[in-house]
Amino acid sequence: MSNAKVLPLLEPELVEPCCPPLTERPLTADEADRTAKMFKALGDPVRLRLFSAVASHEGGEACVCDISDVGVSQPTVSHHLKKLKEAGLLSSERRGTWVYYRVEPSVLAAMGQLLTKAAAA
Amino acid sequence: MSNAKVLPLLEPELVEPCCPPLTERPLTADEADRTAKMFKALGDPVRLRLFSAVASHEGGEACVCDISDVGVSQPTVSHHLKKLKEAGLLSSERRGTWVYYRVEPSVLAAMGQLLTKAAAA
DNA sequence: CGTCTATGTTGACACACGTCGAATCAACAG
DNA sequence: CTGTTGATTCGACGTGTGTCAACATAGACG
Repeated sequence: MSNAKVLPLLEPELVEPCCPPLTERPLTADEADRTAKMFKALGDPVRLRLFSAVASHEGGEACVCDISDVGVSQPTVSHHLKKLKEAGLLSSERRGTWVYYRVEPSVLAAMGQLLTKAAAA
Repeated sequence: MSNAKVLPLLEPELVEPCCPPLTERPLTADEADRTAKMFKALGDPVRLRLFSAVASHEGGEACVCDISDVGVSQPTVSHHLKKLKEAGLLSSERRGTWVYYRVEPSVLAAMGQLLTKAAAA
């Protein structure tokens, strides 16, 4: 692969207010496709534990070494963290030896509002 | 099957406040397992569209025939509705010729609070 | 440089999942 | 009772997903 600068198109999908309220009108295929990706990311027990571990850690960020005790091998932990990052729920940053993962509060808020608004209707 | 009254144990799992806030503490394996089931149910585009169609329908209930236009075959629609029902997000009732599905507001509210509380922390 | 620890990546495997066609069941019309 | 329409169940198929062992990469520390 070339080492040249990649196109800006390659950056992760923007964390837009992607979530039309569930009770307002039936979701379109495209809306459902985007929204389902996030729910799917949280639809695995191991990922949910990892995400909760990061979210409940001090400052909403945690080193991988602090949250790797979820009963699966280390490569599997890395795999799930990658999935969560691809879904836009986590972001990672390398600081020296360790890699830290942080939660993406805006995405969580959007998902929460999507459900609470739905429940309130 | 017998027509006698079934034991109360057979009723669907109670809609308890099953959701410890995501940022309070890391979820246990059991908590994550239960919570992930609900997110997983919403993690499929077709199911999300079906759920949204029911939730946005008048009175929060809809006949299957009204929401079957999601681009998949009718058996597949039935399959997904069953999944949503098993996850506790929908309930079904037969009225004459048609079967109506309704949303379970309390479950939605619990999931929403789980996320919004997480985002607020 | 070499080595050690911490993460991420690859390849492979078993299993779960979404999908459909065909068969089946449920209610209604004749 | 027979036929028709709505809805679920069954059986099968292809794909996706979670998991691991093995290997590769990135810093840190002598």
